[in-house]
Amino acid sequence: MEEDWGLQAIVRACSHDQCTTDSVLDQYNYRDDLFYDFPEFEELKNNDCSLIVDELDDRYKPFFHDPTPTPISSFSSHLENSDSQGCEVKLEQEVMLKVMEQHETAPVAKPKALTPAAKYKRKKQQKRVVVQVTSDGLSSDLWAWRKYGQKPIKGSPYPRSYYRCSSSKGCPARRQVEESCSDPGMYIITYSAEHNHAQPTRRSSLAGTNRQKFSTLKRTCSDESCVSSMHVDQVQSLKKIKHEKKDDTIDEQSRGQNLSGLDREFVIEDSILTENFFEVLDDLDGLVSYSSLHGFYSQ
DNA sequence: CGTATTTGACCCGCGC
DNA sequence: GCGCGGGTCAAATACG
Repeated sequence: MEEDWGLQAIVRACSHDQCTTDSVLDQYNYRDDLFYDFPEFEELKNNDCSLIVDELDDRYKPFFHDPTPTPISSFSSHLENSDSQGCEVKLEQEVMLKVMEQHETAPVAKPKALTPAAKYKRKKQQKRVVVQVTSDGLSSDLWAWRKYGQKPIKGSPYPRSYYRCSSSKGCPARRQVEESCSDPGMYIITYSAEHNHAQPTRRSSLAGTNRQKFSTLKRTCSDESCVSSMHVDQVQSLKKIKHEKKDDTIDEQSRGQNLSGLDREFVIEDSILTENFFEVLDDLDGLVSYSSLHGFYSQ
C-alpha cells in the first residue's frame, strides 16, 4: 500500500476533514485506524487500558465529523499584518503559506499528456507538507533521497537543497531542505508529491549511497517505536502552539522554543487547531500522564 | 565502474 | 517585454 508510511499517516490523519459524507464516516472505524498507525497501542487495546482508548476514540471522533474546518483566513490576515521585513517572519509566513496550500489543494488528477506549462502548474498545486526538524531529524525517515539541486534563497543566508526520492525509479516525491534563519541548527523540510511505492522497511542499497549525508544517522530505537514515541511530545508541542496562537505579537524567543518543540517531524493543519481541540489536548495530556502510557513512553 | 553530489544553465510564472 | 526568483536538468566531478 503506497500510503503505508509515517508521514502519510500523519497527512492522512490531518486530511480527514475532507471526508464530509456522514455515511462514510459512520462506517469508519477510528479505533482500528489508531491501531493501524500506532501499532504499539495494540497492547492497550487488549488489556485494562481500554478506558483510555475509549476516551481517545470519543475525543478523536468530533474532529473528523466537523464538515466545516476552521477558515484559514485568520492566518491570511495575520500574514498581512505581520512585518515582512524580517527574515524570521518571512520564513514563518512561507511555512504557513505552504500549509495553507496543502489545505486548499485538490487531489491530484489522473495523469495525461500535459504541456510543460500545465505540468509546471500542476506541480505547483501538489500537496505540500512542511516540517521543522533538527539536524538529526533530517535523516529520520526511511526514504532514500537523492540531491538534484541547490539554490540560494532570497532573504535567507542559507541555500535550499532539492531532493527526489531514489527508492524507486520514477517516484515523483520531492523534498526541499533549508536551514531556518531564525533557528540555526533547525531545518525546514518541505515534502511535495507522494511516493508511488511502498516505504522501504530499511534503506535500500541504493539508498545507502546517501554517503556522508546519512553517515551520522543516529538510530537508538526502531523506526516503529520512534514514531510512537512522538505522541506525548506532540501533545506538548500542540499545547505550545495554543499559547502561540493566543499571542498576536510575535515573541521571538518563545517562538524558537515552540518551533524546537516540533522537531519530531510533526505538522498539523490549522483547520483542526480549534479551541475545542486544545481543550481536549489538555485533557488528554492529563490522561496520558496518569496512565500506564506514561511508563510506556518514558522508556 | 556505478552511483551520488555539485553547480551552472535553463525553464517557467509572476510582478512591474 | 524584461528581470527576478524558484525549481529542475544534466554534465562534470567525487566517492566507495
